[in-house]
Amino acid sequence: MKNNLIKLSNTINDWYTENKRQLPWRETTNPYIIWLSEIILQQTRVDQGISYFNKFRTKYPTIKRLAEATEDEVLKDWEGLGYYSRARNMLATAKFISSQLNGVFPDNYNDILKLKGVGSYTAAAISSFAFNEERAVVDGNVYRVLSRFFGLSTPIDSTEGKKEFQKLANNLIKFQEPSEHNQAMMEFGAIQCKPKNAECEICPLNHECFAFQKSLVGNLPIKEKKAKQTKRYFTFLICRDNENILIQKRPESGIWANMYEFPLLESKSSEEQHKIILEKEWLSSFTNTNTKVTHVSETQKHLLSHQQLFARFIELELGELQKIENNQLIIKQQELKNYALPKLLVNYISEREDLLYLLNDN
DNA sequence: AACGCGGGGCT
DNA sequence: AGCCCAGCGTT
Repeated sequence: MKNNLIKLSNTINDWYTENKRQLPWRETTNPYIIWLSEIILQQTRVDQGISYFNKFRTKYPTIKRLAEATEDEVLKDWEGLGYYSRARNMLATAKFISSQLNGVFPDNYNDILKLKGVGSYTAAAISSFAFNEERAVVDGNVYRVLSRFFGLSTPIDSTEGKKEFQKLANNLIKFQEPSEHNQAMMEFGAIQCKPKNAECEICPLNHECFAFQKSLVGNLPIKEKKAKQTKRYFTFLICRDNENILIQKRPESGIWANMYEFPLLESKSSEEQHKIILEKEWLSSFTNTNTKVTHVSETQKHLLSHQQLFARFIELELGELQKIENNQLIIKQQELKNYALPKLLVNYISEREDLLYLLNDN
């Protein structure tokens, strides 16, 4: 068993020195910059996160500068990346370190683990990359490499599986430099031992790999839970007068927490949603004056990891804009681009020629 | 232990 | 259409 561990460790380490990508966060040991990259990369592909990383590093070069930002501002910078609680936790942690820790990022695994938004993976990543602490990262890549190489069929999303794989990873890290080893394991999983179409024919471990020898590469790792999807039916009202537009802030829990949106009617079914369009009784809520419906959209399907959204947009022009509910804001149309909007809304605006000006500068 | 939380790429 | 991605927080 120990020989297998050494073989795996040495081979992947050698593979890494030959095949690693140049990634911007690998050029620093600044724990703040590494933390920034790791939060962005949680459940996010490198290719998707890299432009956000560059934007944040440039705009917020120090943790103090990040701590001075507002939540609205950080959410706007995070717009389009998803899992927005990451941005809110990140800002809260920056404020905490800036005010309570004298701006000094914690320098060890246990203290890093206490930070909001940082779990066992991220604490291991930061403490190994920035401080070369011997803490093994176990992310989706590591689960895949270990389960295939050793033929481990314990579900990786079970408590037992998490303990088993973490323990194995802890044993495996002892043979190399911690930072290099962690980087190598993840890079190997991302480039070579991929979820689909793993390149086993050219894999330096294919002789020792249990999954390859038993033709089980496509079956490992094993997950037991499947996220069930719920359907939701949204009707957004885009209300404008000559210069203003109506928006509202979303609740602090649920999807798109604390972001902004157009006034929203939610229906329990597709039929009920369709009635909104037909009956237009909601129009009476605008009471007086010249309210014109200028456009009613087709249904836009928007997929989240656990919800299917069926959204329609009704575009209205009013003589003078007024709030329908108290929590709403009347803002200048040219200010809309400063508010963090869900991608669903950005997508719709950008596809409608009549609305596109709302996203542009001036 | 189970669930909620985005958006995008790949098959 | 389904799976996965440099996971974490809440209940």
